[in-house]
Amino acid sequence: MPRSATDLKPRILAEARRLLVAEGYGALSTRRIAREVGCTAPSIYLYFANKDTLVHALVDEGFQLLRAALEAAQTQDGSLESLCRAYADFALANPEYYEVMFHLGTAELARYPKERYREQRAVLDLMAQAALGPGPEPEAALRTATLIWSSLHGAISLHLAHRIDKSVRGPELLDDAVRVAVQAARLEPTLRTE
Amino acid sequence: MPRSATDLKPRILAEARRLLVAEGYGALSTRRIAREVGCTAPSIYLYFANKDTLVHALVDEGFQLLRAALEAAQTQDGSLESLCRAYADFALANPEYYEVMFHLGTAELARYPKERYREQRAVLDLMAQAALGPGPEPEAALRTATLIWSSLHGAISLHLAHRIDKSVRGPELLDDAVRVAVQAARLEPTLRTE
DNA sequence: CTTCCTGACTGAACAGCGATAACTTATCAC
DNA sequence: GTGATAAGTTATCGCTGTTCAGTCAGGAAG
Repeated sequence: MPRSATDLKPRILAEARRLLVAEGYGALSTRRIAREVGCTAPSIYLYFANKDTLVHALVDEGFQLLRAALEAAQTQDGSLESLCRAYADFALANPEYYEVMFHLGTAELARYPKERYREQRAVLDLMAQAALGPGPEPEAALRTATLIWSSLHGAISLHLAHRIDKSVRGPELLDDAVRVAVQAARLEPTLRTE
Repeated sequence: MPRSATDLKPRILAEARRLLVAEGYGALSTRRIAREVGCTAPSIYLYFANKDTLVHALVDEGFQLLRAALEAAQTQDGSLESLCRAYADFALANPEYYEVMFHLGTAELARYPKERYREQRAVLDLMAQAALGPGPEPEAALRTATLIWSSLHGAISLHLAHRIDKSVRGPELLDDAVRVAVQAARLEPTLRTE
């Protein structure tokens, strides 16, 4: 009983998103999605080349959400610190998105064309602008932004993976990480020329 | 044909290590290990409760190797910077170990008793000592060490996952991350009391 | 009204996965 | 010799991503 015009693709994507948020990446199986949506597993392959492509659609969603959060923080305050806090808040509020965005394993990630990570790049550009303003050296700004980003990401990913010692409270670590990131932005030029 | 006294357990572990290093975490399947070792997959369960336990043995190995590298750096130089470089060098030289040590996914990690992460804690203590010396406030030192560690880990894990923009060269980012980590150690006390 | 085509969808199947239960067999103590 | 024990096997379960051949509805053409 083919049910054309049921717009299966968005329903598959919505169910994948729901499963990811509700039960984590481990619950994302093609059969599970299909069962939940009310179709069969092969139907998914009519709209997505493979499971990785479907997952990558969720990764893109995550980056769009993150960028929106950072843009909101930018228009509201604009300081680098508030941007860093918005980044950390997004990760803590959407741990499953953050996991699928960054913990995908090199094998899965390698299959995608790198152009698809423009949203990630946009996130970096926002940080670069907050760190140094629209200066004349975009490359140096990108380097600084990457440094800030990596410091934030390290604290967040260790925190989300429960790798932080009990005596070091997670939120405090994130606060410290934000402070270090902001300091890194200030110190970066002097660090480079030393 | 039972072949007792063939010491299957270390051979399984050795083959798992070989597969991890040679072909990455994705190649680690019980059947593959068994085939390569010359036994059947259920034999693995005579020596390891489940696959996670086997993988965790490799994680422990990784942390022991890392600790050995840091201890060597400590006795040779002792500065926090050299310790940070040793950490980064270990990750770059053993990316598969580093991946399995930190990218295991919260679900797999949650199954282990946390006491098994003493090696990780030892790594942190080494950093704490290099950062502040054997001071009278071990808790503050641990917090600082965690901050340094998270900054290093962020840069390394993004670099290993190929998430760094082409124009930001990976080794330079790691150098910067080490510098930021060292600066973080110096600034930490003032940051906290501000 | 019938025929044909196209697109959506399904059922069955393949190879691989982690894991378990039941069975066989070699070795050793008595 | 006989029984126990430990080691390793075969067979199987339920799951995974993925493919392939087939089915069926709807619309166009004659």
